[in-house]
Amino acid sequence: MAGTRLDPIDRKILAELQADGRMTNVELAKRVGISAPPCLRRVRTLEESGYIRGYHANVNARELGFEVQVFAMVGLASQAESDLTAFEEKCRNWPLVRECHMLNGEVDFLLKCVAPDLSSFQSFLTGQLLTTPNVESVKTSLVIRPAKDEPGVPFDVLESRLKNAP
Amino acid sequence: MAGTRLDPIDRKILAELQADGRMTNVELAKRVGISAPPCLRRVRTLEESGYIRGYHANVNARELGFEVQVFAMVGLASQAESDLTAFEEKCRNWPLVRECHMLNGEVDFLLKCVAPDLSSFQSFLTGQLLTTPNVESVKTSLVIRPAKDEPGVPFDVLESRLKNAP
DNA sequence: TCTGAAACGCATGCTCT
DNA sequence: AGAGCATGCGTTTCAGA
Repeated sequence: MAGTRLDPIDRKILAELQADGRMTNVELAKRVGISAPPCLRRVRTLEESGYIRGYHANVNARELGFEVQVFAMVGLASQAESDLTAFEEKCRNWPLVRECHMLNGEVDFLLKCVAPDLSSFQSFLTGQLLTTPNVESVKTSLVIRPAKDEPGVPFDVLESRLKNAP
Repeated sequence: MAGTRLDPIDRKILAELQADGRMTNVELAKRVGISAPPCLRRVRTLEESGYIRGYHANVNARELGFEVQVFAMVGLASQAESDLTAFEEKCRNWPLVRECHMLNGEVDFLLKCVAPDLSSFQSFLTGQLLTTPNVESVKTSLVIRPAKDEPGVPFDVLESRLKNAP
């Protein structure tokens, strides 16, 4: 299951598929230094054990007509567990909300939203988010420009840590 | 190029590959209702025109040893364009910073960071981020739990908009 | 658990519509 | 621009070390 220790080849597989999720299995096998059959078995195992959650094409949101990206910081009136999960459930059902993170500190949730334009985001904000029971405060910040957007984790950091403490 | 209008089949291809980036071309062709050769040609065109930026395996950061995820809100002393790009360049070189967004409002940048544990994040914070020239204020918030994390854009929103204004 | 061989299915170029 | 066909390559199973 997810907790099985990974060997260096497994980590290399993950790093390669994070960088190029559509790489063929023979190419992957070549890069990690084993033949194709065991490489495929490892990939399947990593998928089944949850180390790999899926594969996704990264599509150009702006070209597709989603011109704005907005972060919303949400404060709730009640932070009882049932109220927290109720809000999370709401977020899962709002398609414009792509990410919802519960945070510590002043704000309860940080939401990453996309929308075709500012007015459609505003109508989501006033018509959906602000009218949700228990939502006390919402501060929104428009993304002016994205400066870095790397998926996943830095495998080089992982490897250097494992080298220093094997 | 990126600006060419997409037809419904192209949008279906993008939606399918966003949901499963490792789908075979014949499966994709079946789902979008054309035969394999033209389907593959469309995919290549979408890749070359920038509608598809890449394919990535979604790896389980926590199981890999990245236990903490932190959002950092950064304020700069000077917002001159050269100072903004200088900070962005710094972010691109910090592996723990996975996303960097320039925002409007009180805060200048929002950073999404990952780290193996709190202490390694703290040493990044005090040793790197806070010692960067021009960084005036940093407020960090730990992610207590992720409630939603969907990649990409909601294609159903796109389709319903196109239906109402074709 | 790996490698190697072999069968099968997919990717992809060509031609025709 | 899409379909059908042909072929070379990738995927996947199986046997054996």
